[in-house]
Amino acid sequence: MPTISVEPAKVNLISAFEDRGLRKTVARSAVTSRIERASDAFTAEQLCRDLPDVGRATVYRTIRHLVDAGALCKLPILDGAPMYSIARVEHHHHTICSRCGAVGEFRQPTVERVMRSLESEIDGDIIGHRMEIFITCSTCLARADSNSGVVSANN
Amino acid sequence: MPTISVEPAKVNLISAFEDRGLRKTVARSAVTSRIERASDAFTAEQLCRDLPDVGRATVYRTIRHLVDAGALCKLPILDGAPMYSIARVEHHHHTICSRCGAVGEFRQPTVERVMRSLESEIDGDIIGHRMEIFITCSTCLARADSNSGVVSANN
DNA sequence: ATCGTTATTGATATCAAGTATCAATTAGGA
DNA sequence: TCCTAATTGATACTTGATATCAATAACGAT
Repeated sequence: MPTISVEPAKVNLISAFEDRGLRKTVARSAVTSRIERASDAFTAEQLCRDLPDVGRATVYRTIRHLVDAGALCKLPILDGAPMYSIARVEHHHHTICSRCGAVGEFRQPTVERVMRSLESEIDGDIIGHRMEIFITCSTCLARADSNSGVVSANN
Repeated sequence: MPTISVEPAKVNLISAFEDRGLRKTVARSAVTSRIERASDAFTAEQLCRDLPDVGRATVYRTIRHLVDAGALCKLPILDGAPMYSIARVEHHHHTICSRCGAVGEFRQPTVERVMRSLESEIDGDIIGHRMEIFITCSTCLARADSNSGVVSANN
C-alpha cells in the first residue's frame, strides 16, 4: 500500500522568527516545539489546551506569524476551526480523514499539470490553487472492519 | 477567451423543501428567492442584512437545509465566514478571485481522472475531494491594466 | 554585566459567526 | 374551519479569534 505522503523533514520553526528579525521568546519556543512534537495537524485551541502557561492571544499570534512565514499551512475545514500543519514541502495537497480528522500530505504532479492546462481556459490569471481529498483513512477502515461483525449481528 | 463556466441553470430552490417533505413558508421563500436573484456567491450575514424581516436563526437554518439537500455549495474561505453558491452542476470546482472575491464554477474531467488514478496510492478510501483555483479575474485584470500606466509612471 | 529601548506578553474585554432554547405563530392535511 | 406539528424569531449563549494596554522580557549598546 504505497502511501503518497511526504517524509517528515526536520523543521526548526523558531528560526522562522529569527529569520524575520523577530525575537525568540520563551512563549514562542513553547509553541513551536509543541508544534514540532505533534505528528498531526492541529487547531489553535488544541495548542491553547496543551500550553496553559502561554496566553491564548500569544498562541494565536504565533500561529499567524508562522503562517505568514510560510512555515505552517492553514487548512480551512468545512465545519469548525481551521487546522494547521507544518509546511514540509514546497507545494502539496492534503488528505483529510472525514472520520477521525487525520491530515496527510501528498504531492501529485498531475494536479499541477492540470492547472497549467486550465490556464488557457480560465477567464483570468491563475495565481494558485488548493485541493483536499476527503478519505476514510486506513486506521478508521480497520476499526470499521473489526466492528462490522458486531454491527451486522445487531441488524 | 473560452471560460470554463457552467451556464446558469434555472433553479427552483424552494422545491428542495417540498421534495423533502418540509413546509414551504414565507421565510423560506424569501431566503430562496433572494439567493436565486443573486448572481454571485454570498455569505449568511449578507442574507441576514438583505432580509431584515427574516430572523437570523431562520436564515442559517434555511441555508443548512439547502446545503444538506445539495442545492447549495459551501465554500470554506481561508479567512472569515464561508460563502455559499448555488450548485448548478452535479460536481464541479470553483474559481475564486482573490481580489474581488467573485466565484465562478467549472468542470474539469481531468481532475476526476486524477482522483481515480490516486485511488491506488492513497492509504485509505477516497470519499470525495474539493478544489479551488485562486485567480485574478478578467474584470480585476482590466481594472489593474487601466491603472498600470499611472503606477509605472511613479516607479 | 548592566542598562534602556522596544518588542512581546497575557489578562481582559470585545467581536463575529453560528447554535440552542422555547413560547408564539403558521402551514397544511383532516 | 380546525388541529397538530412544523416553523419562526427574539434572546441568550457558545466558540473562535482579535483589540487593548499595562507589565514584562529580549537583546543591542555601552
